[in-house]
Amino acid sequence: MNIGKASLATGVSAKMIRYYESVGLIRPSERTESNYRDFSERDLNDLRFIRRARSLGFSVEEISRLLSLWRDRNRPSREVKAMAEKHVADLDARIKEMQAMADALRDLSRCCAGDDRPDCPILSDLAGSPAAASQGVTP
Amino acid sequence: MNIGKASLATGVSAKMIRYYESVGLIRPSERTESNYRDFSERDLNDLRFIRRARSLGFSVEEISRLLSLWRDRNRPSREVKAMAEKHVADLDARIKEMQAMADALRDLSRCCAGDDRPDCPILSDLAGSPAAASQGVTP
DNA sequence: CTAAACCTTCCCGTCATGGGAAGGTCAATG
DNA sequence: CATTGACCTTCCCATGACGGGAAGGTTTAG
Repeated sequence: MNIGKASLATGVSAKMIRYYESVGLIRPSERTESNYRDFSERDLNDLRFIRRARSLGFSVEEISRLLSLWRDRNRPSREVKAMAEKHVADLDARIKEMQAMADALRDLSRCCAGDDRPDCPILSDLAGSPAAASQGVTP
Repeated sequence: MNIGKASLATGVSAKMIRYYESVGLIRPSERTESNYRDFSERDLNDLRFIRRARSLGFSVEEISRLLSLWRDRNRPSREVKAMAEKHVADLDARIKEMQAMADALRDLSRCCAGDDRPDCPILSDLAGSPAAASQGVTP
């Protein structure tokens, strides 16, 4: 199966497949006489695995580890679980950061008239105006 | 004020200041006779503005627009508010994606024994096992 | 005067991905 | 059988927002 079919069959773009090969995430596939890549069913399964793992936000490096655990029949599930939990923690941290940004901006937005006038608490905040806009107790 | 002091005064690294200049986010500062950058108070205010905007997740391109709005005394606050709302929407979308990832992984993790045994619903899921692990109604 | 601590520019690496050029191969159609 | 279009190959470049570090000039403290 050439790279185009493999791409269709797995949802991983041809570009990505070549990239994954180049960084050692997948083993180089077989080649035909004319030097076309030739993917086996097993290769396709690896690609599907990678695609799913990417969709869960794992980095290529993490997936590399996950792939070897997958291939190791004697892996302790402990290791996999630890990776998953670490990744969840990373995600949660990033989510929290972004939540803080969004919340701060929502606050500022709420206080901005959003009309033709130039007065704008959002810009005031960015400019470091001490009189920022958080409807809270301003003593 | 040279770039080191400016960096200390604004919390923007010297590298970043040069970068912002190179991409046209800030105007090139004055230079001393010996070609050192020489920042004015106004430059520092711009840098602080940028720092705050970056901390709210705005891209350099968006900040470029925000800076011109800030400098324009006749800006309609409508434009600023629109940018803020768009950015909040972007953040929310990304947060939602990451939440979905984290939730899915938490589900899988919960079902993984995490011990010495090799059986692992996380790997099964990545491998596309139809018998995935979502404690739900499996008919 | 010298050495440390600055500054300058320039180039490379990150991470996962897309774009595109130049050139070889395969399949279907005239 | 030849052509054409749709593939494939490798190689290089770009993204965004930085950081690292080299080579060389400047300032400042001792």
